[in-house]
Formats: sequence, C-alpha cells, structure tokens
Amino acid sequence: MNNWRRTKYSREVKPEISGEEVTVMGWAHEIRDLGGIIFVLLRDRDGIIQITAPSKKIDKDLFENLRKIRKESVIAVKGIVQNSPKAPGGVEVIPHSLAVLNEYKQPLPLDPTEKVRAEIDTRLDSRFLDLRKPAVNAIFKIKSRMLHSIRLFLEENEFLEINTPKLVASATEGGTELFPITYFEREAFLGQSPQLYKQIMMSAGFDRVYEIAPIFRAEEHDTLRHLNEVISIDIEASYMNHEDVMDILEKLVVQAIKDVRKNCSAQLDVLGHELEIPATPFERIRYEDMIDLVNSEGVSLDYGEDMSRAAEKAMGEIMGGYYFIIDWPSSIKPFYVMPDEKNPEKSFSFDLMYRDLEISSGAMRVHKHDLLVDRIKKQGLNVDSFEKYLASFEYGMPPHAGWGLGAERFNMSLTGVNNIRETVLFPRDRRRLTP
RNA sequence: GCCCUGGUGGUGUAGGGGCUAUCAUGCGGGCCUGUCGAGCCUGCGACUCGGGUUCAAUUCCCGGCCAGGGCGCCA
Repeated sequence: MNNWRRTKYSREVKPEISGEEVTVMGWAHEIRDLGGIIFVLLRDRDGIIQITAPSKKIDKDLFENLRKIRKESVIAVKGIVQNSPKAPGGVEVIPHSLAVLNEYKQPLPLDPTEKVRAEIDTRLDSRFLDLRKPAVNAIFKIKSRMLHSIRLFLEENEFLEINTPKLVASATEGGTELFPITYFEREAFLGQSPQLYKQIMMSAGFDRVYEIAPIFRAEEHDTLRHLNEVISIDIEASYMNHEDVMDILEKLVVQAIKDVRKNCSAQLDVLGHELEIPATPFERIRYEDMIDLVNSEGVSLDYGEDMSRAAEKAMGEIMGGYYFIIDWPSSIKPFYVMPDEKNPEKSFSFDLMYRDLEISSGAMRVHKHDLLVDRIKKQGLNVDSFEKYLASFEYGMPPHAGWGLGAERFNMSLTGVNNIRETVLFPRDRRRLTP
C-alpha cells in the first residue's frame, strides 16, 4: 500500500473539506475516459466518490495510468478535494498520485454496476462480487442494525444473552427433520431450536434469557421463505404468560423498525423501500376467527388444521402489516405449549405474522412436570429421551413464556425483499452448500 | 417429493430442422475536456449433457443434471 492509509471514506468527502488533501481507497466502479478528461468512480463500503482528472491539470504519467485502470481493480488515490457543481454530490477529488493495489481478472462473473441484472443463482455463486452492489449490501447493513437494536432492547429489559449447544443428542422435539452428524462413535444432530435449553435456564434461575443463533432444519422445502440454516432470535422469561411476552415482542419489533428507519435511511432509499412504523397494539386475531376470515375469502380450512399457504395469503390480503394469531388448538402446537386450563383444547399460544409471512411464534409454557409428561406421551414422543429436560421441572420450575423470531423473515419485512436468500450472506438451501 | 416453465457469448436476452445465430451489457482497439446508464466507430466472445428421429438437430422427442415459479413438508 506504499505505506498509504485511508484518510477519508467516500461519504466523508464533502464540500466542507474543499482544498484538503485526502487518501481514498476502494474499487474502480466505473471509468469514463473522455479523451482530455478522465472520470474514475471510486466505490468503497459506504458509497462512491468521483476522481476527476483533466489532462492539463495533472501529471502526464498519472493521466496515462488512470486511463489504464479497469473496473473492479482495487485502487488508492491521493488528491485534493474540490467543489464542483458538475460533480455528483457537488464534490470531487483531483488526483496527484495513484496506487493500483490489486487488479481484476476478466471477465467478471457478473456486473456490479447492475447495468445487466443477474439471476439469484449466478449472484450467489459469486456472492463476494454481488455483495459489492449497494442495493445488496444495504440489506446487510439493515440486518446489522436490526440485530443491534434487538440486543439493546433485550438488554434494557434485563434479558441475559446465553449460548446453547448446537450439537444435540437426539431428535426428541418431534416435528421437523434434523441433520444427522457423526459425534465421535455416536450419532448426533444439529439443533433445530434452543427451546428446551431456554426452558432449563428458567429452572436454573436466570429469569430472562435470550439467544441469537443459527438453527438447522433438514426439510426439503424449496420456497422463497425457507432455508435449512437460519438465525433464530429466542427469548424465555419467568413469571410471565403468553400475553406478557407478546407485549415484549411487539415493543421489540416497533423499536427495531424505528431504529432502522432512523439509522438506515440511505439503505432504505437504495432499496426503494418505504418502512412504516406500525400502530400498537398489533391486532390479535383468534385462531377460530382466522378460520372464518379465510373461509369467507373462499379458502377452505378446517378447525384443527395448521394454516395452508392459501390461508396465509388470504390473511395477508385481509390484514396487511403485523398482526397476531392467538389461541391455537393445543393439538397442532408442540408439547411444551400450555393448554388453557378452562378449555384444554385451546392453548396459550400465538404467531406473529407480517402480511402472509409467519415471523415468530411463541407461547406460555407448561411448567408442571406431570402435565408435561402427559403431553409428551400424547404427542407420541418418547418420554425417556426427555429425561434430562424433564428433571429441570421437578425441582422448582417457575411459570414461564417465550418466543422465537426468525431473523431473516423479520429482515424481509424491514427491507421489502421477497426471497429469503437475499437476507443471508451465504444461504443454505436444498441444493446450495457453497460458497 | 409433486406440478408448471426454462437452460443460447462473462452477464441478461431474441430466435429457430439447413443460411455469417439477434440485441444489450462486457472486454480489446480508435476518436472525444464535464461524464454521471456518457457518446461515436471498430473488433472479440455462445446454442446444458446423454440418447433418439432425420440426409441434416442448437431447434423436434425421451431421459439426466441444473435453474426459476407454485405447492407440499416446515412443533
């Protein structure tokens, strides 16, 4: 780097520092050679700054070297900041020295200036280049802010961050398929959810915990909203019921939206996404009313069934925005979900929806050991394999509740993208395991 | 896993039983002192794989692989 160090990011080169010498570093986004004047657009993490080289004002060798720069080479430029009404943003850099730090190999596997769009498959194969595009990396700047905001919110509300194992012994929770792996001389699995560990932490006296970590599901789904590895934002809290944790979830969602709006307006602009702050409280639709609503739209769904895709779409049309579906039948919820004592057919459970997309589900949990054993049996699961989990319920387990929020699905609602693959740097789906 | 659609230069596309396979972008060369999707001239670069039908297949048929969309699965 010739002992050069960056002195300014592109976004810091503003008219106020006109006349100052700066060193900028980044990629050659575009080169426009007009013969007697050359414009090089230098792109770094946050934006683009124009390097303007009029032949009469700069050294002849430098001019020739600027002419030879090729797209996506890594360059460093030293020069003087100059205001100009003709320059993008009203400011440009007149170079006096150039270092080409690394050259490019041609042809590029896709076009980072997006003059020709590429398909998602092509883009993911060359993700490093794809991510250089402002409209792509904006999604991840928003995701970063979203996660930061969520951590701040949970810490402010006395939640402790925990880490639970992702290597687990058995496929005991039921429901989803797990990825089997080899654990020395035994078989093990990649964790589908931190659920049982979060609950054990309630017995351990941590009172309020959260975890933001990957979960793995070996389903062969092939849709715009499923992946085999995603980030789950999970909480569990003692001495709370389902309504208490719904309130927390609702506040967290609104705070994250406000925070992204405030701190990521440039990224939202690049994405062309208008992010509205939803009114609270979110509407609560009872499961049985959801059935009626969906039926009235001509979509058949019987009581006791989980939502079909058609039902989700119908609800998305009717409701828009964020809303809860509450009071799910106990029969289609996991064993650890608390039945309503007055009517055990129903449960103290909820899903948070954004239009037609389920982004979170949660519930008050069963904290009574015998009821839990009963529910495990009723769901056809093997009680013995829950021995270590169940033990934590026999020595003073407080009542508790919690939820899991899909980080990528929430991010989809913040950015307006319609393919979950867009929201993961290196997504893992049915076919893709690289890069 | 099922259904539908597709696979043509690096990228994104048009087309089509035999002809120099279209266009944009890109890349190479040339011109150009205010570009900002720069412009103009010029050159380079492609029919997914296997089998079948046919005098002839990139084109039609079958299968594989891969992709896009939809559904299912997804406590």
